[in-house]
Amino acid sequence: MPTSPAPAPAPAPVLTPAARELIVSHGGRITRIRVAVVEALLGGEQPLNHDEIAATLTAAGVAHDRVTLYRALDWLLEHGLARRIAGEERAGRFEIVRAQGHQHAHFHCAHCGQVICLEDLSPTTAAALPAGFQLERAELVLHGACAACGKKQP
Amino acid sequence: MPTSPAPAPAPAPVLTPAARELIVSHGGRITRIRVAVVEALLGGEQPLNHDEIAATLTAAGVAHDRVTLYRALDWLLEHGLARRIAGEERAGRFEIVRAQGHQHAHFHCAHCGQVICLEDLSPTTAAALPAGFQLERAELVLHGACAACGKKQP
DNA sequence: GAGGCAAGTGCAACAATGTAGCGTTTGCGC
DNA sequence: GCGCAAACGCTACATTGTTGCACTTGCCTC
Repeated sequence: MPTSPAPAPAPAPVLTPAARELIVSHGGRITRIRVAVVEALLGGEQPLNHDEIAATLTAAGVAHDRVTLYRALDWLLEHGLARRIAGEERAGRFEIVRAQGHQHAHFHCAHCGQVICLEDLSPTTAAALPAGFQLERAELVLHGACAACGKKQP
Repeated sequence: MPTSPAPAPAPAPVLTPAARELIVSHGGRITRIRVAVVEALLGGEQPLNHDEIAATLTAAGVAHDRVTLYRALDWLLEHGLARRIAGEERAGRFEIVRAQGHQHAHFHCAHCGQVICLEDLSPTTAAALPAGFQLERAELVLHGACAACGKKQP
């Protein structure tokens, strides 16, 4: 991540109680870590990897353990609050499920490593599955250069 | 590795020189490991992960080092001979590129862990990319239950 | 508000997967 | 056969994720 010289870039780390509500509505306890993780994911426009989430928590002054973070994310996945995106990179990325059942594709920029949600593009898969196969979920990841990187390296 | 009392040289692990030709045609040296890896990938119907490739080599009596295997696979990727499939699992899977430019989807069975090529299903992506984005490659992975597992656990 | 208890957290250790450095071996052009 | 770069094998290390266990805390009940 490039250092941002601006002194006050992120003053409001999502003020709504959305995070708490999400957790409670899924029968979970309200804890520091859980709330902070959900807020980080809600606040980040794009899917975040484990490291980025950890950095966000640290920036927000929320002390945390690596393992606890994994367990918080596990809980979110288990309760359908978050989704994991596999992609090319070694570490998985996580995003908040904003609408149950809605699926969208992701774009992975090979140059800057950014992963971007393509809300308009939904994996079309309907046909072509061999007989007997049951589809639960489809994941479509596009690879290439994002607009910014495409300009720099044509 | 189990000692093989049988004097006969195993049940023929791909006899064609296809592997050698593939390697030579890409300007590579013919080496034990490289040939064995390509043959393993050619012989395996489905994409194999690192562990499975290693097991295949061992079964074929080809001694090898973990690192060397990684490097052989790197070489194949670098020269477009093989493709890496990310998927859900921790370890990546590899498959031989049978036709340059041809792309197909993969099905990952959540129960048995198998990954199956869906030759008929090609990731349709054309439209919907934001302006300025350059697409290099699309990866479509479906998740669910394969025919065998679907029957066992309906 | 105090007490109790299961869920959540933190720490240490470990497993799996992948990389880097470096000395030795080997394929292949001459 | 000879020389040399490419490939190999070994050790060590980095990253990502998991397990076990003791301690802490959120939340329910009284």
